[in-house]
Amino acid sequence: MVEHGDSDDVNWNTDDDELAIDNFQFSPSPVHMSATSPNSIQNRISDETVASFVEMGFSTQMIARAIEETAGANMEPMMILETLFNYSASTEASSSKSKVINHFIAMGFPEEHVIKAMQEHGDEDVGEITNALLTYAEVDKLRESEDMNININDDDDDNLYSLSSDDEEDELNNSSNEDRILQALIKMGYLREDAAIAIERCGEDASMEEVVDFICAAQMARQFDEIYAEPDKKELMNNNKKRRTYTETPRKPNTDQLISLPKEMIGFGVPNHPGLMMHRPVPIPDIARGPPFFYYENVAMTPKGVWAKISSHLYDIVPEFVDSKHFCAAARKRGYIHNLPIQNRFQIQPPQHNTIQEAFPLTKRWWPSWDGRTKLNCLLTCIASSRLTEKIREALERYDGEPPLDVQKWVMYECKKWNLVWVGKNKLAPLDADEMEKLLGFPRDHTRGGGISTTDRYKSLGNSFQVDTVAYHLSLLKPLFPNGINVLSLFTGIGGGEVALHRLQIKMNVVVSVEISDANRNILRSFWEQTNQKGILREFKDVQKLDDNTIERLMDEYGGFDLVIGGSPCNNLAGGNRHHRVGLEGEHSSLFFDYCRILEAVRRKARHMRR
DNA sequence: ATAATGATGAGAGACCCA
DNA sequence: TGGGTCTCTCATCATTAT
Repeated sequence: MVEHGDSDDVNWNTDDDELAIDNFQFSPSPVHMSATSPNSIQNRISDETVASFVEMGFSTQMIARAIEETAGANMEPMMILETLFNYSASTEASSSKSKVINHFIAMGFPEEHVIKAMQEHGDEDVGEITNALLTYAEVDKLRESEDMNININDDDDDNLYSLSSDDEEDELNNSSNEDRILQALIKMGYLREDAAIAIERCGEDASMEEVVDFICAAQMARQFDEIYAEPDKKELMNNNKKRRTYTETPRKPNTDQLISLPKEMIGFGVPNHPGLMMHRPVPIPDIARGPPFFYYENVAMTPKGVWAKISSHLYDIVPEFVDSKHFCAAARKRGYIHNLPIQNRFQIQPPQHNTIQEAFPLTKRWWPSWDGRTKLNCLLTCIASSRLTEKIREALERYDGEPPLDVQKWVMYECKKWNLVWVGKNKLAPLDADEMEKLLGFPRDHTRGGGISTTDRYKSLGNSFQVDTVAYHLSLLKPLFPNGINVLSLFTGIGGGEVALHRLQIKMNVVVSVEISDANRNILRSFWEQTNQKGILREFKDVQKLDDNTIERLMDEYGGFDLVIGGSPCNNLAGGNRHHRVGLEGEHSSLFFDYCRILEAVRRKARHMRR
């Protein structure tokens, strides 16, 4: 377990300027700000940064060109990266080498493997590179399985991963090029039928690159149809100019521009699943490009027109809808709007178990055959009472074998409604808070202790990010900010964004956090201390009181923000709300407009600072 | 005073079938 | 295409228990 930091090192400094009265600063160690001070921007284009660009698959020539082109305006790594992504977005500008690298990385091969394979086999012979990558993967797999036998780091995990069968290995060794490509594609997560069709269409002599290109094109076309009911770019571009006066009453949603949810909520792609996109189907509008990065989150299933309105207030960026069931054993359908690149994302390790039974092995023994669930529903803020589970047990104990269908149906209804799991014979229980922490990707006991009641703990967890999902989206920041980042965290909650960055091993030089709940702020401070963060944690209570002057002063003090992250309250949008599901203008959910206001203030100040 | 519990549906999308 | 059915949802409030 994480050791607690030495409390003697903790300094509590009340802010002495005229900032909000509820603002204070937490600095567990002497401040290390030199890396991000405004005067050291030039230093950011370090060899390390260039190396990270190389690792991402950009050629040195491309990087040199991007630095040269960007140098006139400013020298921030993000701007250079933006230029680099623009190169790779345009097939003309993209060198064949980086294109090949990106292809393989997108297929799920580790970057270091791809680079190693290309060093050994050049960048022309895709077949040879593929063979090399498959060999590396096999070696890794073997090592992993050996490690698993001696390294049991999950105390409640009593089953090991199965090894690949001899048959499978033989197949890989002896098969034709066509079969090899098919196997490789299936391994990468593509559907067999998609892969087979692509190979057939491209011809048996087609290269790996051509086949993957074909599948990606087909998937993008499919996704495009699913996501966009009516993409009217012209109208969207016009809206860009007359938007963003957040003090005025919000516009009525344009019912002609309803955003429909995709059937499979995989956003721009999730690990181990077909449909990974190399580029956004609709590019980020120019107005939203450039630093700082921002990341906004809210529930996917809102009243009609809400996401269209949210998007229209966030530079008309198309939302990315993702269900966290692709990252853990519980569903969590959420929409995300961000201006982050989507290439070269990676998962935090180790990935979570993907089913209830794997995540909670002890339940397997008691799971009846007539309960077919493998995933939990969305983790909410309330849990079932003991009286309900007792009632169910009494009902089930009347029968020796399987209960009658109507009883099964009623039990399943309650199981799905309350996310119950089997913990004994005829015995169901709601998830405890520790289990919810695990599913959501938080360290054990993240929300435990410190005087928080169980009820409030459930409430905080139910309102939180799913860390693995968010981390996947933020992962590409890691090579961009080798010296750490400055974060403005709005509606911080229990710190899902911070935990994601920490698990990505992205150093947080400064976190300015805004969170209304005392209990949640305590949780974040506790996390900050327990993980021995070296950066500054500065806390505010109320987004409404965080005015433009305060934001500007903070940015002057810390040299700006690299990331603005937050999910605004969903109370008035969530389906579970019987009383006040009134939409974005509701009492709580309307704080979304403060997110927009603050984001725009940060961007305005950032532009000013660049000048 | 605080914490736990029990009662309180509708809205939206997916799916099926005529 | 349209209607019926099934499914799921970062919740709130009054009451009761501690």
